[in-house]
Amino acid sequence: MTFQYEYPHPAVTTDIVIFTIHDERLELLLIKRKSEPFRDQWALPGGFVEINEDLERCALRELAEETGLTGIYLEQLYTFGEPGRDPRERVISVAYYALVPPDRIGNISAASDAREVGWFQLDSLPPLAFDHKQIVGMAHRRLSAKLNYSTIALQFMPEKFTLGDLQKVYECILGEKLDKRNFRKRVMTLDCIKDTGEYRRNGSYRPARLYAVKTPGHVEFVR
Amino acid sequence: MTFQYEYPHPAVTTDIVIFTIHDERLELLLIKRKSEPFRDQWALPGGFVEINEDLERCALRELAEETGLTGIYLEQLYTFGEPGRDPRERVISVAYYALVPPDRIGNISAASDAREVGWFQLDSLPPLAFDHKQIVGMAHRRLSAKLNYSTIALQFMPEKFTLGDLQKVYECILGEKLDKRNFRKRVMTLDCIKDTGEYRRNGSYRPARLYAVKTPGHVEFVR
DNA sequence: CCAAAAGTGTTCACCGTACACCCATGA
DNA sequence: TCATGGGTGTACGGTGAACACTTTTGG
Repeated sequence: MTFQYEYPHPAVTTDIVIFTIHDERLELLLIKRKSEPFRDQWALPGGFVEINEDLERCALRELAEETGLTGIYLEQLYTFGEPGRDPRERVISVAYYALVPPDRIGNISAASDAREVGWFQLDSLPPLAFDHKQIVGMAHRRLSAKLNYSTIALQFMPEKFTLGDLQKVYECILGEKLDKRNFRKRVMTLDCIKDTGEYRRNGSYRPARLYAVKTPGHVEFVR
Repeated sequence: MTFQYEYPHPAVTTDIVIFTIHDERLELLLIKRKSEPFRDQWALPGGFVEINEDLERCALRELAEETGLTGIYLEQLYTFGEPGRDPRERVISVAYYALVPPDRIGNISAASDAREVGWFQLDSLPPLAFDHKQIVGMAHRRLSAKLNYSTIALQFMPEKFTLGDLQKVYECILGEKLDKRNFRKRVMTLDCIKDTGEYRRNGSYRPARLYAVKTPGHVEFVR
């Protein structure tokens, strides 16, 4: 079966930059391509938008197919449509980025049907297919900028976490150390997390208070 | 001639929110549709992306077709792709917004080949076709936000302008009065405009200094 | 001399930043 | 008792916000 149009239509895909935090590093999920072009190269998860599928729903579907996860923070990033970005045909890609709390990452490879997937540290990525390096760069800049005027970082946190955990998330995204006292003061004035009353015993050392996010979702423009 | 695909492809358009300032009001350009759907309703300028045409170039082309203008500030806004937003077929629209200095608006209707076009005040728009009201709303929010951390407002200014002119641009976009002294102080510290040494005699009253933008383009993150 | 817009400084409150020490725990 | 990360407060400087009067011109 074929589909006919009076004028040529581009193909439309969504690509997703799926971020997580692991070992105090910002990481993202890549997939090894099994076919041309860019065969055996790593690429962002993504795929064609179905003809009756909403763009965001398409991105959520891709996310679920690759990770098995639902209920993840997702935001549209930018639309890349330069002719020639895909050597096969004209492909316009609506890029999204997603933030996955580390504790929700189960067995990724089980969810992705026999495709080779892997998490990569942002600062040591392999060569990427298409213009995906550019997409990743923009996603990282957007994420970094949002740390400063929103509570988006809470999307990376598990149900219970310490202030030290949260600070490390900021630090590895921004790529710089932050002052502990100033950080805590600022987080507290945001009034977006609550003390659970519990403590985490980290094997050794003084136990740390455990906090939880007060309201699901995140708040923009907190400054 | 027809074009065949193995899978259905959506149509892709760009729509542009073309802003200008007129009579101390924020206005945008609309076009009256001559065909179904939404026949005789007002809509944003826009059109289909040609198969080998870059998205931004498509938006620039639409802008030139409707206004005859080139060299105008243009920025991608968001991509709208909800199925059903166009009743004919699946249409994904990459929305842009453009800022036109009032002195560059010549005879718009001459440029647009016999189509009915018009400038409308943002706060008294007619009913719009498709989801264009939503697009306009997002464009206005983006523009308002950018006033606070960039020098984007300079894109609206003619070659020479007074500080009062510039303040009125801020005021009509933000929808609130600003303090004259604080405004001037802030603009001066940005160091983005220069004194031309000339004055404008407004018919009566004290003449105002004329300024010009120092560097073309605009600066992000001035705070 | 009157009307109207242009132009100009100071004060205050708040916030971001710099900075150093004690605490609780397990080994 | 020691090693390690958890937890806390103050002082300073810069910036945004509030606020009123003089100047210049044309009528």
